[in-house]
Amino acid sequence: MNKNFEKKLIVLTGPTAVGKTDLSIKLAQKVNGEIISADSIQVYKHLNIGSAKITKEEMNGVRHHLIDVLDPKESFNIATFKSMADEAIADIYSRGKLPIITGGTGFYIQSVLYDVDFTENFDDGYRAKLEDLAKNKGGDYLHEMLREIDPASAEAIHANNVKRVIRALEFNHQTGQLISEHNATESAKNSPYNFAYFVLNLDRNTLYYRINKRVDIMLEQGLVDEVRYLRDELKLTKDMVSMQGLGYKEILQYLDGEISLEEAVYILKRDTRHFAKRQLTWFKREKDVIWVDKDILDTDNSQLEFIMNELKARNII
RNA sequence: AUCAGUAUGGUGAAAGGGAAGACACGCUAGAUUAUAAAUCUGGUAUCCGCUAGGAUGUGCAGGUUCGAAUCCUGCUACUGUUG
Repeated sequence: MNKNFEKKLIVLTGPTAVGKTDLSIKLAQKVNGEIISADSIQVYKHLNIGSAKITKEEMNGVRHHLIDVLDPKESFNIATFKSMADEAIADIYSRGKLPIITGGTGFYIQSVLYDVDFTENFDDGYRAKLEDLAKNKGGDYLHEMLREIDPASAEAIHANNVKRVIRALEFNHQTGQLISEHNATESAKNSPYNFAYFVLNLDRNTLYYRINKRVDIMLEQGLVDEVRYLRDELKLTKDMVSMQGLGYKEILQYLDGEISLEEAVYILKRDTRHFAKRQLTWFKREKDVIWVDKDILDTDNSQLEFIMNELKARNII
């Protein structure tokens, strides 16, 4: 095979608070890589503490992409991510370096890894109409609409999952295609990359402990002040995509007097634990994943050594 | 010591004498192709088989009743009261 022409790619991910950032820097230095962040919140400027964003110092000279590139008033989604990430990868290759995707958004990682196609979207008001219908007639009504045009999707998507029902209807309305067919085509794709997909993992109790502790640290670092600044100075509101992030929506509710700080912290910790679980579920389903068990490989060096061996075995380095 | 109240899963709790544990939290498993840090779904008293199903179970011991978490008696523990 033409190994020289292969596009090589490393993915280093894992659930939130597992310790990805630190290891990704060390790995990048070892393999002459640059980092692409697959993170839906760290893309935003000014969202620093709550997103556990890497600092300039921590980067230690390693070049990062897709961090601090969007204004928090802009919305972000997978299609935007995909095109920005593709661009970054081309840029990294052009400088003869190795791209490393880090960050906890499995969906984003998948889109790049398997070159999933996102047909250009346009707003023709149809979505707003559907949202209105959902509000007035309920989710079951929309689900029935979907059943009529795309029974397979209706079967796969629960009627209560209004967001996905709406997307399926919108997709059909805009493209004339069925989203169930689109999904089938896209999920059958092979990756254009020679990649190694590492997932860091930890014993569940330890992970949850680290999550709780990290929230406490964020509060000490001034999370409440950060959110207050975003609300009062930058005029961000809860309906913006950036403010849907963990740590932002809860503290915003506290600042708006809807809940106490104690409740906000409790909910934030709880929902972050749930989020970590969903991430793990995603990674378990992903094929070709290499698990890095931090309970066994319990030092940075042993993890790096393991990763380097896998990379060599795959002819990536 | 006294009088009163309370006692049900891991937690908060439901349950007119008629299928105990609704609902919620927690825990756990999963879905996911344009908000994905989003959105949504399933399981969860105990024990045995680990699927079908069976047995046990509302602090403990009795009683009344066709039938008791529920009514009665005694005991134990906890909370409050008086001393």
